[in-house]
Amino acid sequence: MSNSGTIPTLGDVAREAGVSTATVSRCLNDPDRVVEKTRKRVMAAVEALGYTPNFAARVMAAKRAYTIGAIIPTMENAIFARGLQAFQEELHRLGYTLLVASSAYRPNMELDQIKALVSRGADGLLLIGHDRDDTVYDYLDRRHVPALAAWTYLEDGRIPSIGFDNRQSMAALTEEVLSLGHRRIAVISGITQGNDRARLRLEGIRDAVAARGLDSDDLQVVEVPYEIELGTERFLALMQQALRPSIVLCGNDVLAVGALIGAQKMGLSVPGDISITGFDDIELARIVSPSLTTVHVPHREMGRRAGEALVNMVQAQKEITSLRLPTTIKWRASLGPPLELP
Amino acid sequence: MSNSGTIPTLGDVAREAGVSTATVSRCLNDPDRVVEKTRKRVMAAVEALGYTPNFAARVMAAKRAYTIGAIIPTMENAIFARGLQAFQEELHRLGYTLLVASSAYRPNMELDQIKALVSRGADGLLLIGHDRDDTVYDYLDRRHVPALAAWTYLEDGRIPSIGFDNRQSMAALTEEVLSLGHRRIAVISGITQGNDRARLRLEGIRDAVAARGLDSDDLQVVEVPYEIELGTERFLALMQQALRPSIVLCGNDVLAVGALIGAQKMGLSVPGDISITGFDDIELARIVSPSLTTVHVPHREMGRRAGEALVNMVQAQKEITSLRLPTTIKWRASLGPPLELP
DNA sequence: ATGAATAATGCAAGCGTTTACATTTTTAGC
DNA sequence: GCTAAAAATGTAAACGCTTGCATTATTCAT
Repeated sequence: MSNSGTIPTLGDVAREAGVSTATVSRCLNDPDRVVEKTRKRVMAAVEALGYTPNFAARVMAAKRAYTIGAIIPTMENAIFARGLQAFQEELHRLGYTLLVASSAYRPNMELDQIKALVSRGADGLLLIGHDRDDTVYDYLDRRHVPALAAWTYLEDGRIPSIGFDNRQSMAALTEEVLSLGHRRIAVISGITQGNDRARLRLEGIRDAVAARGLDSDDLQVVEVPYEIELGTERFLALMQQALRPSIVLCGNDVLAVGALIGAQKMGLSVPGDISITGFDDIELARIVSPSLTTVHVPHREMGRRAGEALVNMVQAQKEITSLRLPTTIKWRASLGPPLELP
Repeated sequence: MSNSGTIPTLGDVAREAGVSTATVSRCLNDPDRVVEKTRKRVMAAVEALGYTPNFAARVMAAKRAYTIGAIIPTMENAIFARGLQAFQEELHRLGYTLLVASSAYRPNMELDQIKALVSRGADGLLLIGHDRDDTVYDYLDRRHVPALAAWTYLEDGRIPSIGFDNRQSMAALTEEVLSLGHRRIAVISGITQGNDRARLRLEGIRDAVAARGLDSDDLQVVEVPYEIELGTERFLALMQQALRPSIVLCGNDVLAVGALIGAQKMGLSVPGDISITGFDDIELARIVSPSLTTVHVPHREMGRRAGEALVNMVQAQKEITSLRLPTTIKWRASLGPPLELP
């Protein structure tokens, strides 16, 4: 109602309330340090002028942004959605704001985004996985920006991790598949280059196959970016062959749903004619029909723990120890015994 | 390799290169204004020190953040994903960064997030829909923050919009449904309170029904938040009645997929026993089976245009005119004629 | 009532940039 | 080689806030 046209600053509030800027600042950031009477007057002034603090100025003065950055490989599908949601809820609870950027699975882009977030004052960073160039870690070290890896677990990476054991989880699933009698196994994996999750999952499959005394070279493996369409495409190609697999293990649920659609297109019954499995247990896995047998990942807990841990690292300025969360196998309709036992 | 332990500033770079801070600043922001020889020297110093600009300081000095904020009602499902992706790509192309926040469909939360983004220096804001308290618009006016509404179209809202006509689009779909002979129609709508998209879609249904000379009060309407589970739940409740509807029109694809799952649970054939339609044409609509008949929204184009327009508003400091993009009806498997014609 | 201890507030120096404006250097016409 | 104009660079004042330290007000034991 008063001097419109210009946006109010701390100084304006101070003048209006008849106090110094220091007092206003304290009212806003540490109310207990100012006596009630003054505080009320200041708050009234804040209200009257419609004041909102200038974040940039605050960050510069305080050298603390109360902001955490996260760089995820993609926002296009739901792989990271639930975990990130929990992460952000935890941060919010702790008084931090989350800034999210996406790297489109491109290493250079990831570094750019890291720099963008750091220069925006991010006090800490959540990264996905461990596979990245040393220069990235060097940069983080130099800037003293604490970082945490999630969706993966590595005992002694350059940064601590809160996640799960991709290799062992996928091995466990493969174990079950082998127990059902499957021997002709095809794998639609994600791109393993620069993606430790994809790489470890594939290794897990090989582990389990080898553990049965089978030749893991007999596995038919294709790699493809995580997109439903590509899952379908590769599935169709795999089924074109003379000797079809009895099961297709997919690197994640997105590819598995793609495969499912492929089966549907070909008029194949799942799991009657062919079994299909995924990884991640995203919402989609429950919704498609037949529903998808997959590895359940405790996304929400991982996100929450990661938020907690990262804020700890930021505030205490000390490393935390990595945490491995358990995964479980989610039995659903898409996995059955092979049609003809060998 | 040099004085590690402290993070380099513009001044450090200037000293290293033997120039003033002004020159370094110009090198970074407007390279043409400094002669090549100097520029090379400066860039080398930047490289050598591993300098990255302090964003907060830059914002404060330049009063320009090259940042656009977007507040979307939810990140939980894919409704806004594709449009937002395109929006961000366009912003990136124009040299702007996108900051995303979610309001969880709560008006107060939206205002908080708006304030948070504005105080973070957002030069402009993308909001979803038009339904919000006047105080929000007053705040935006006072701070001179240009804002744009998307996913909706209104000729003379308080802020311009780039979107589509929810009402007319849903009316068109309903039109088709009526032409097929459906007369017992149930609607699972989103919560209309504070959500103009949901409200207008429902009105569109009533329009079409009324246009046929039918009594729109005969429609069976339930409102529910956009969640798959709730879609299923409401669908089951609707089908419990003695006189079942022959079609369920859903407020969006998320609810429609929920309904589809409900039908599956009940062992009903879609569209044989019951037809189901959605709205938005998210990826899921193509993937479920039967695939979903829905209203296709040009998400990517809307996002792109919105990015373009908002940057225009920010740079030119003038309003742009609203834009209405056409929607189309996407015929898929979930819609058929009613079982018994009346 | 007095003084010491404590609480509340004020003062003013940064924080790291950008950008008018001033100054110096280069260019070009003669 | 000289001068005027143009180009390149430098100087220093903001920008809006936080916070260590100094000052003033209040509390409390004596």
